[in-house]
Amino acid sequence: MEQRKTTIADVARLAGVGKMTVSRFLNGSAKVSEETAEKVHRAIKNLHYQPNEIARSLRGLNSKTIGVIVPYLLDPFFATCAHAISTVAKEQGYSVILTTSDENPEIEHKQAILMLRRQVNGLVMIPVAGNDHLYVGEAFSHIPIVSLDRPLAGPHFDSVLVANRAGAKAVVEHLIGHGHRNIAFLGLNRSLYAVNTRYAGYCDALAQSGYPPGPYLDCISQEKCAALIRSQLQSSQPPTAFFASNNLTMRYLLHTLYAERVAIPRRVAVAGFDDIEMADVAHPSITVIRQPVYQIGELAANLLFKRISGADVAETRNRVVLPVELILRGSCGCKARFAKSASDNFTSIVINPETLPEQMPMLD
Amino acid sequence: MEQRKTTIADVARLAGVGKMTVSRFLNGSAKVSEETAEKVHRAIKNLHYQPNEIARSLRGLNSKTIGVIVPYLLDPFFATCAHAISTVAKEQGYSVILTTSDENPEIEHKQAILMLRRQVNGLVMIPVAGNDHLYVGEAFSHIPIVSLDRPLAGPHFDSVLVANRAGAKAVVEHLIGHGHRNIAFLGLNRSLYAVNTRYAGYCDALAQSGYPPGPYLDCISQEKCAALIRSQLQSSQPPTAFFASNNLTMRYLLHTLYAERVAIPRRVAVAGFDDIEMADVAHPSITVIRQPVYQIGELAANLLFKRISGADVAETRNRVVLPVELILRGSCGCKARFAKSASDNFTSIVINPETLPEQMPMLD
DNA sequence: CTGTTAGCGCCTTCAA
DNA sequence: TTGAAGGCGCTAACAG
Repeated sequence: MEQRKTTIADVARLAGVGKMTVSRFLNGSAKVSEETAEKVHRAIKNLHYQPNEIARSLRGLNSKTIGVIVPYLLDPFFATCAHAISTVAKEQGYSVILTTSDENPEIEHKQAILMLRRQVNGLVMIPVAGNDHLYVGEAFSHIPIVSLDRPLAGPHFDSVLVANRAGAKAVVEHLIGHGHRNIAFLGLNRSLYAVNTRYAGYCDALAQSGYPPGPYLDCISQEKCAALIRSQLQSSQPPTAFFASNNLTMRYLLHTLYAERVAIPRRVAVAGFDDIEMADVAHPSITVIRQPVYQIGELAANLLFKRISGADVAETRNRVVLPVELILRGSCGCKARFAKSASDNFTSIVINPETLPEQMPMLD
Repeated sequence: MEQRKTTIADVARLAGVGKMTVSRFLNGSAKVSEETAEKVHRAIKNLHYQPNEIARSLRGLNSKTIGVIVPYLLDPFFATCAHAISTVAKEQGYSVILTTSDENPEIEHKQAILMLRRQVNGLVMIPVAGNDHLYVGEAFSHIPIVSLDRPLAGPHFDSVLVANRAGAKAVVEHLIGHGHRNIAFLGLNRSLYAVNTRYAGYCDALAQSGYPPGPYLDCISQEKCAALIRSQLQSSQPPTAFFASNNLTMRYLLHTLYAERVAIPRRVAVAGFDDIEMADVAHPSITVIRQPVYQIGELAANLLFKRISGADVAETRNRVVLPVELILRGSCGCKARFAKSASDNFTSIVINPETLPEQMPMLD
């Protein structure tokens, strides 16, 4: 099973030509006469020859590979981004080396270095919190790097983000419109960019109506989160609404409220950031800010390939901020709609980074 | 930005030693004196030298890379497998080249070939349906290949599967125990291994009680599936239960039943194969067969590395079949339980490939 | 249109 | 303990 692999030299010998002729035949880099082409073709077939991309990469300048680092693949948000990046890469004829950082800065850095050593032509990453200084060194200055979901400090990188603050503000504003003033915030990790930015938007909305921020619940684990929610519900002034700042905290929240048999939205209203599968099948359906997940990954990958192709090397780095959508369903207090097709059982409002709709609508 | 990369020769020159000394220092492949080591170390630091793994791979025998091909990353089942494989690879010091086949045999084959050309040391894949003959050629006979979720024909490959047939049989048996005899089956694609095998289990269960199979609904799209379900509900002898053979068809089913305001389990009972996020938050919570998703990926990766290390080259190929669990919740007609912690609001029964529990339990 | 030479960056082999 | 030569498989550059 471990016979030596067949090389271009074997093909050349069998075909009775030089290695260069075979190379040219393979790459179409120069004309090859009909009959030699035929001979080479047959030799390749007979020997089941496959060119060695490793050797090609070493010789040339281009490994035709990009690196992708995401925290987890288990999270549907990250998985969808990875899928989008992978799809774009495939279209460009690039391979993807993918790894997970597990939200661990050391793993992330080690894996990023390994990718450099493997000569990737670029890197797309969802950077771990608090690693800002890690990517400014010599090592990372030779290839383009695009971050998504979270910014990477420094003008050296491109970033693709969404309207976190404006989106959070909009949905909290909406909850306020339903009459809530004591709204609890479910966060994950204080150092997470998205959560913090959404918290800022949450505070914006409350401040705008003259209310102080409600309790901030640090959901470091499902159990911890459940305990916090329960203690809130039993406090003297329980929140009348919960805002889950991402899909994980939303899941924790729903699990807990369901286990505690808390009626939604009668006893507490619920809204979240990042749409989840089944949000419209849950009972009641869940009001959320939806992010254009696939497009985020797609855009990041396209940006990277633009840099790789050297199209606009001189340009200053981009920071793209995509709009999000407010999806009004039942959990906020709006009357949920029952639809014929699954795609129209909600009302959607686009939230741009800067502009906000004049007035949050209420369904009934 | 595009200065030539620093190489081992640069380091050697600056340190005033030979290239081999640097190489030995890097790999610890032979003794290097304290003081030269120090000089080399400083030179490496100063030049920000990073070894070129591509060159290493070309020279040596080992690219320290494995390839992974899954149909989609969007599907949480596949994403979880990919995560598990990636984790094992990281532990082994291997990189992962990952791509998606989009369930397209041509893409899959093309990508697999590309991976071979990149000299991967092994391949883990969830093979597209109907490609059985593609991987028996010369090209694929030099590296180990492990398939998961679906078998790869031929004794040449390892496969990791689950108790599809026994699991489906068990859950359908359970539905029959609730008094159902007209149970519709939601399939995806007739050529999908898992769906077909589960269909066989579904038929087993019905046959065992002397009932004929119910309608087979081909859910090729959400709309198509919804239409089929609706027409079933309006037929003269509507099914009293639905068995969704995977997580996607379950989603279609729930969307449709929810939109149609069909009461579960009062009007129709529901059960599925493959647990979905939120299955226990849905209203009612959903009875399913749960697969050990992470372990499937982990086991497949471990099997691959065992082959790569050449531990048991002589052994015949493995086909591992993992047990699944029947998770009894509310949608089948059992009374759902409300739990303090999210992890105990159901009853679970382990289903092994061969053995079945004597009697399906009913909760109330 | 085709072949020869040289070298990408590294490490195995052999000699010092 | 260290260094020099040679080659992994491929292709750019230069002949012919």
